[in-house]
Amino acid sequence: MKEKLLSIGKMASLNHIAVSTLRLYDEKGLLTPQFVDPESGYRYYDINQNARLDMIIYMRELGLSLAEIKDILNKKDSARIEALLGYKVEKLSQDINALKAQRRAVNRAIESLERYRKSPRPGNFALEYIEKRRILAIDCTHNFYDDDIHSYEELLRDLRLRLSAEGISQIHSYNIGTSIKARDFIDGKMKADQIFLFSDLKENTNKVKSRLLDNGMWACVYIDNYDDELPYIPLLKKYCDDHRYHVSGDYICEVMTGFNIFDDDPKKMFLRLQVPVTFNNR
Amino acid sequence: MKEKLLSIGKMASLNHIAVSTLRLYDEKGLLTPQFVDPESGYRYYDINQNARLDMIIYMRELGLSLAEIKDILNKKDSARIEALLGYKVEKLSQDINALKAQRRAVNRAIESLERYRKSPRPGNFALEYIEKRRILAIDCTHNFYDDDIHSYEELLRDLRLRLSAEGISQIHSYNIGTSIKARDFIDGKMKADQIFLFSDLKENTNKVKSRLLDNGMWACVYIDNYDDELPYIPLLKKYCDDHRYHVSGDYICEVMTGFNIFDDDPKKMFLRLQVPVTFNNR
DNA sequence: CCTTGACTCTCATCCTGGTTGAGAGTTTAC
DNA sequence: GTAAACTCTCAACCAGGATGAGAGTCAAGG
Repeated sequence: MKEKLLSIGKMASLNHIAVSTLRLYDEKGLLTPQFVDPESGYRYYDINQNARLDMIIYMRELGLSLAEIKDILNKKDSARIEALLGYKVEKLSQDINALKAQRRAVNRAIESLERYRKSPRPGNFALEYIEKRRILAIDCTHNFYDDDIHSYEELLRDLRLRLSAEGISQIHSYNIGTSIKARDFIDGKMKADQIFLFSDLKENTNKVKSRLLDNGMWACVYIDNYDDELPYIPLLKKYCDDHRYHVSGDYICEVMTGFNIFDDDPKKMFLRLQVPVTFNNR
Repeated sequence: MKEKLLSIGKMASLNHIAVSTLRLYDEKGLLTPQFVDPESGYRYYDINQNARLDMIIYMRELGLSLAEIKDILNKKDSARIEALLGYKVEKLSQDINALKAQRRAVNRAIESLERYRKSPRPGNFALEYIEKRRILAIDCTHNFYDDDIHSYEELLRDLRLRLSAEGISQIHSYNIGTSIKARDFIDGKMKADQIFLFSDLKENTNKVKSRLLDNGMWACVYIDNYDDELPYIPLLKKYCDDHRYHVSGDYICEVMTGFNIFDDDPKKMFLRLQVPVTFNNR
């Protein structure tokens, strides 16, 4: 029986793939041409080899690697194939979840940029209603207000290290904050209490604690330099005093720019200093 | 002011990345060390460069390529960044959908293998209840029963070509079937009518038509070779006649093995020949 | 039989975002 | 002073091809 032989170009166009792909499959041992002219080196495929090529294309659509395809094609063990496919589904689900997390992170970055664009200019005081927020905090091991910004950054690294040890990835896409106890704030004592990130995750270990910040009115001021925090804390207190706002909870310094592309100067960041307040006239 | 300089190893461990990665970022112009010793070539980083590196790592987590990161870092145009991120979200959504489609396809492949495993051995006749099925069909341009399998494969390629022109990808993961009109089946006339794939998609163009196969009882027989179809069609009709089943619709030849790894012989496929039947005794 | 255009060959290079290794040179700590 | 740890450059490798150069081959028409 005379077999019909196809040139590599015919074979490729018949199956809507590139000629180079067929050569690659030959090289990898996935699909060896039925006949190779020993003089010219031309590859000729049997028309029946379409079935195998079809299977290869199909398995590629399923997301199998060429190595896996070769493996399946060599040892045709139905049980092993089912196991491999089951594993593949698992992996696909993981990949999907990872991509979804990434999409959430990008959306948060967009929100952060929008937020920055629409925020009051630095130096403005305001009274704002803020919804409930959940934070993941660790206690400050040292008072970074006494040192320079690198001391703060060290604490930040510590926080991130602990959180990534807890399996929380994409730590960068959460906003960061630090706190001073209400008592210290009122007394004018600059004593760092906690460093944290805003996150709805409810992790709770001996080091990392999840905590809820109550909703309500907060006295706020926006600044754009790390070094401005220290002088602005008394000003925020004065703002409260002047307006007879009663400080009702811990002071918070919130880093608004998760996405800080504005300068290589690490001190340039967009901050919202804030403290929860209540009113006496009720 | 004397700056604190960090060796490449310190810089890497501080940010939990590999030394080689830092060298790569240097080479790509993403993060150039503050100082390079002209004699030894050793790289030394300023501690303030952590901020920039942090941004790079953050943007990498967002799924931006190194080229995109460099672009953002160079021209710090807030509007362009927002646009780029918006585009990124779009692309992520597409990728997620593609992966989900792939997962569906792999699950279909697993089902197909299971189905094969649990099906009756070839040659068995059976009466089965089958649910409603939707198909995407094209009319056969020639009667492949008159020729060999390559004629059938040509029709198949034609179907796939048309469907992929309609934007239906992953065509391989749908099961395939062919039909003969009820009249011809009863008359013993082997005349191919349509070739189609089982799919819930409701495409409808002048060439590709979506159609619903009714639920009900079907007289079925399983075979495992393409060449067996022709002799088994009359046997299926005889099975109906013997049991006084009344043929009530078009005959269908269903390819059960979407995942056919069993042989390179294109004729080896697992088929379920079937025809819908009703009963006179009611 | 010859020409021309279409095909095909091999080999090399490039893409991403790094990782790994070889072989040589440098810094740091004891 | 010496050994260990660190760093340098350069090259190759991963997957799954895409692209191109330069040379050789095939088929159809005149």
